Amino acid sequence: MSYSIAEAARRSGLSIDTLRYYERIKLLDPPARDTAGRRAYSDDDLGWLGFLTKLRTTGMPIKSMREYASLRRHGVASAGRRKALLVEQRRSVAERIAELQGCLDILDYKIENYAQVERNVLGVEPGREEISA
Amino acid sequence: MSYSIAEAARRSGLSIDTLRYYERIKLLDPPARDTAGRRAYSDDDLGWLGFLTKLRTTGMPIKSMREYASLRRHGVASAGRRKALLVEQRRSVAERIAELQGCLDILDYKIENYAQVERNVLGVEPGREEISA
DNA sequence: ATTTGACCTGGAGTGCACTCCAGGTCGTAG
DNA sequence: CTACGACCTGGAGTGCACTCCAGGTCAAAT
Repeated sequence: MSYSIAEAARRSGLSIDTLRYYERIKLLDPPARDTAGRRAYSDDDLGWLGFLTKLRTTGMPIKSMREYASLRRHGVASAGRRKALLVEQRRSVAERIAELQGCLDILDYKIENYAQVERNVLGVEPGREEISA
Repeated sequence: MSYSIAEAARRSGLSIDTLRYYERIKLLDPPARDTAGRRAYSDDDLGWLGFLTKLRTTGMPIKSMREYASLRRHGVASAGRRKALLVEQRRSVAERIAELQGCLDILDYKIENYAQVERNVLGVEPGREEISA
C-alpha cells in the first residue's frame, strides 16, 4: 500500500510539516512519488517512522537518529554500530525511568503533605487555620 | 548557612547563569545579598532549587514551575491549587514512565534481533553471511 | 598601588525541533 | 472552464531553556 502525506501524518502521529522536515534532514529516505509528483509513503516508510517516533519518545536527539538512519543505509556491515547505539539508548532509558521513579516518590510525599494540611485546615476551629507550612 | 552563587550552583547542579536566569524569570525569589552586593543563598533557597530541579526532571515546563512558585508566595490559601498542580504532574510522570517502559520493550526486541544476526553471521560458513536483514 | 578573581548588570546569542508562509502546480468536481 | 483542495518548494519564523558577552565593581593578595 501507499499513502498520501496526509494519511502518513495521520498514521504516524507526526505533522505533515514534520514529515517533510524529517526528509529534508535525512531522517527519512525520500519516499516514492505519484504521477503528479506528490509523495507516496510505503508501509516500510511508515514502519520506519513508527520506530523513529519511539526513539524520539525515549529522548534520543535528532542527531543520533540521523546517525542511526545513515548506518541503516550502509547495510549489514553497520549492524554492530547500530546495535551499540540501541544498547546505549536502552541504558539511558532505564536510567531515565529510575530518575522519574524518584521524582514520583517526591511528588507523592509532597502531595501527601498537602493532603494533611487540608485535613488540618478542615479539622481545627475556624480562625486558627495557620499551621506549619 | 549562606552560600555564594558558585557554591549554590555546585550544590544545586545548576549553572551560575541558570541561577541568575531563574531569579530573573521569578522561579526563585531574589536571595539575600552580602555587604558587597553579591548573592547569598540560604538553605531554604537551596531546598527550593532542589525541588525545582526535580520538577524540571519530570519535564514540567518553566511556565508551570513559575505558576507553582507564584502560588507559593500567596501562602496557605493557594495550597489547594498547588496540590492540584502536583497531582497533575504526578499523573503525567506515571504516564511517561509507562510510555518509556514500552520503548524499552521495543529496544530490547530490536537489540535481540541484532544479537541474533551477529550469531548467524558468526555461525555460517564464511562467504555466505548475507541473511535476512 | 595594582593585579587578580569572583561577582555584578542588561542584553544578545545559541541549539533544538519543529512550524509557518508565500507563491506555485495538479487533478477532479460542478 | 474555472474553482477547489491537496499537494509542492525554499526559506523564514517560533518557543523553549538556557548560555554567553561586554563592561563594570569590589575585597583580598602581592
